[in-house]
Amino acid sequence: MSALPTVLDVARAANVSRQTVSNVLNSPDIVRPETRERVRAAIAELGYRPHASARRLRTQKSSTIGVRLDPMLDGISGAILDRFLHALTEQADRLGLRVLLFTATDPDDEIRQFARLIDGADVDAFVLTATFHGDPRTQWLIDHGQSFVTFGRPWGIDDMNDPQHLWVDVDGRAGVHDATSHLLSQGMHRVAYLGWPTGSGTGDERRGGWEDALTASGIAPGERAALQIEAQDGVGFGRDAAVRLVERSPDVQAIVAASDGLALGALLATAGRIPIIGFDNTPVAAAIGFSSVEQRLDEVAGGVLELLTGVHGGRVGAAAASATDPRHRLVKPRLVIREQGEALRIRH
Amino acid sequence: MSALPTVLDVARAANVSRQTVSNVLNSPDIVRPETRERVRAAIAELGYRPHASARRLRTQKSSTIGVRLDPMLDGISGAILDRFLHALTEQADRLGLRVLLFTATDPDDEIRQFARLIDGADVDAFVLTATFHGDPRTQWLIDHGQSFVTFGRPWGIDDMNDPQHLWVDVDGRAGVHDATSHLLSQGMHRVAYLGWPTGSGTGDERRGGWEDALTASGIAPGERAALQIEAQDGVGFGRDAAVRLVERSPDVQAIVAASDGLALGALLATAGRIPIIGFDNTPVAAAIGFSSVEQRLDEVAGGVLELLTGVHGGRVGAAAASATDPRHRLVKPRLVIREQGEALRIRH
DNA sequence: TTGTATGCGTTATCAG
DNA sequence: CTGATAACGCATACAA
Repeated sequence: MSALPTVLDVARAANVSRQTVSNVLNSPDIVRPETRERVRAAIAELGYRPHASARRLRTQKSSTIGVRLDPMLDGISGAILDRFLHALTEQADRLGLRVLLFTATDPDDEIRQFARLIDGADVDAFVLTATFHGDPRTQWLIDHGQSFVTFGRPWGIDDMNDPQHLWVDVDGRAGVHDATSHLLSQGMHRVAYLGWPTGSGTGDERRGGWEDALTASGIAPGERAALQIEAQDGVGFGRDAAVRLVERSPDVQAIVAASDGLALGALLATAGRIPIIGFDNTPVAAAIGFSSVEQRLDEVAGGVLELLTGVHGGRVGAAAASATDPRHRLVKPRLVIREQGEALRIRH
Repeated sequence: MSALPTVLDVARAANVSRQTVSNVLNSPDIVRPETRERVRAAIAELGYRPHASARRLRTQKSSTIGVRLDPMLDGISGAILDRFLHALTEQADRLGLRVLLFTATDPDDEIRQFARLIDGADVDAFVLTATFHGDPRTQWLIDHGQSFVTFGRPWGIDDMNDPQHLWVDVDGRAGVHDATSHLLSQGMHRVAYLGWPTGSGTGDERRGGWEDALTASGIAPGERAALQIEAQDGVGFGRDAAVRLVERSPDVQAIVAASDGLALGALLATAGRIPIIGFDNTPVAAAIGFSSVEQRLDEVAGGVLELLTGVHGGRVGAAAASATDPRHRLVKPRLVIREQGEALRIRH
C-alpha cells in the first residue's frame, strides 16, 4: 500500500549506489548503458517513481503551473475556460508539468494568491485568463520577476511588443472576417454584425473583422452603419437587438455575432430563417445547431506552454533556443459550419 | 526576488530557536503567548511562508486532491463540472488543501494516472465524478487503500451502505419531486416528464421523483403512462420527444425534464407556451429564462471535503470524531423559478 | 515551555 | 563512470 520504494530501494535492487539511480533518471547519458538498463529494470520492477515533493525541495522547482478558476464569466460561453483548462492540463502533463487550481474574488485578491503560491513554492508559473485593459496582475508579476503567460492580449499598453509580457490570443478579427466572407461568398451581401458595445479590445477586434470583409467586398461604409448593432452579451440582449436590427433593415440576409449567446438571441428573434454565425463554438451552438467560430483552445494551450517553457518563459522547464523566439502568439480560429434551423423549427 | 525566508531566519529575527517557530505554526497553544506573538511579528515582518514541498516531504502528506477533468460530458450541462470545481477549489483552499488537475482518456487510463500521482506523492486523495454502474475506478482505489470520495452514488452495488465507499450526491428524486409539486400546486394536473431512457441510476431516480409527486397528487398510474416520454440527452432529442408527447397528449399542461438540454428542446417544441422545468440550472437556463433544479454544487463540494477530511477519509487532513460519522451525503437540490418565455417570444 | 538532534527522498559536489 | 557526503526546509521525539 504505502511504503513507496525510494531511490535507495532501487539502488539495492540494481546493485548500484543511490546516486547512480539518480543519474539514470536525470542524466542517463553519463551512465554506462549496461548499468543504465539494469537500473531501469529495477525501477520498472519496483514501480518506483521519484517523490515529487522531495525533488521539488531539492531542485527548488515545483514544475507546477497555477491557473485561476474564474467565477464563470459570461453565462453561456463560460465553458470555454473549461475546454482551455482541459487542453492545458493534458498538454502540460506531457511536458511533466502539473496544473494547480486556485480561486480569487478580484484582481487584488488574485495578487494575494500569487504571493501565497509563490512563497509556498507551490507553483513556478502562472497562466492568466481574462486579461483586461490596465490589468494590475501582470504588472505585479513582472515587478516580482515571476514567469507567466496570459491567454489574452495585454489590451492597451504596448500590445504587441512588450518584451516582458508573454501572451497567446485568438485572432478574433480573422475569425469574424472568415465568417463574414463565408456568408458573402454564398451570395448574401447584406451581412449584419451583432456585437458588443465599442470599448472592449476583444469586441472591437471582432467587429473589425466584419468591417474588413465588407469593405473588401465593396460595401460602402455608409451602408455598413445600417447593418451593425450593439448589445451587451446575453441571449435576451441579443434577441432584442436582433429584433431592432431587422425592423430597421428588413433586408438583412445573415448575421454574424460576437458570441454564441448573442447568436442564440438572434436565432430566436429571427426564428432561424436567416443564417447566423456565432463565436466560441460552445456546446449550445452544437446542440442547437448553428455555425460558430471555434477558438482552437488546444492550439492556445500549446502556445501558452511553449512560451512558458521557452527562452523567455523563466523558471519553467528546459530553456534552449535563440533569443529571437516569439514572445506572443496569435492563434487563427476555425469556422465551424452547421446546417441550421433543424432544432429551431417551431410548432404553433 | 528569490531567497525566501526560512524558519531559521524567523527564529533569528525573533530570538528563539528554530522549532519554537515550528511550534508556533503547528501547535500554537504550547508556546508562551508572549513568545508566540514575538514570533508571529517576525513572521509577518519577513513575509515568511512555510515551504510547501519541505513540509510535505516531512509530513508525507501532499495536502493535495486530484480531480480528473472530464472531456466535457454532455454538451450543454458540461458547465456543472466547472462550477463544482470552482466550489471545491475555493473550499479546499480554506482547509489548506490544493486541487490538482489531471486528464484521462478512459477509466483504465484514469487508473494509470491514479498510480502515477500516488507514486509521485503528488496527491493524497481523489475526487471522482461521473461514477457509473460497475465503475472499475472505485474498486481499484479501494484495493490500493487510497482515500477518495465520489460525486455520485456507486450505482448498483450496495449503494447506501458500502463502508469503503464515501460519496456525495444530489437527491435528484427530491429535486424533480419539488419541481413537479410546484407545478401541481399551481393547478396544473397534467404535468409530463421528459426523461432519459430507463437504466441509468441518475435518470431513474429523477423519474421516480415525478412519479411520487403524481401519485401523491392522486393521479392514476395508468394516466401517468401517457404523460411520460423518454429521450437521449440533447436539445434535438428533447425537441423531437416533446413534439411526440404533445401530439399524443395535447392536454399536457407542463413538462419537467431530466436536464436543461431536454428542457430547452421542449421549450422550442412548445414555443414556450407551457411551463417547463429543467435540471442543473445551467447558464443556458438562466440566459433563456426557464426554471430549473439547481444542484447546489457548493454544498456538494463541502460534503466531499467533509467526508475526505473526516474519520473515514484516510490520509487527508485532521481526523477526529466518532466512528458513527456518516459515510455519504445526499444534498437536497433547490428549485429555481423563473418567469418563462420572455426570451422565447418569437417574431414571424 | 524551549532547545538539540535526526530524517523525510532527492540531487549536487567531489572524490575515487 | 561510480560511490560517499552534504544540503534543501521542515517537524518531531526527546531531553533540558
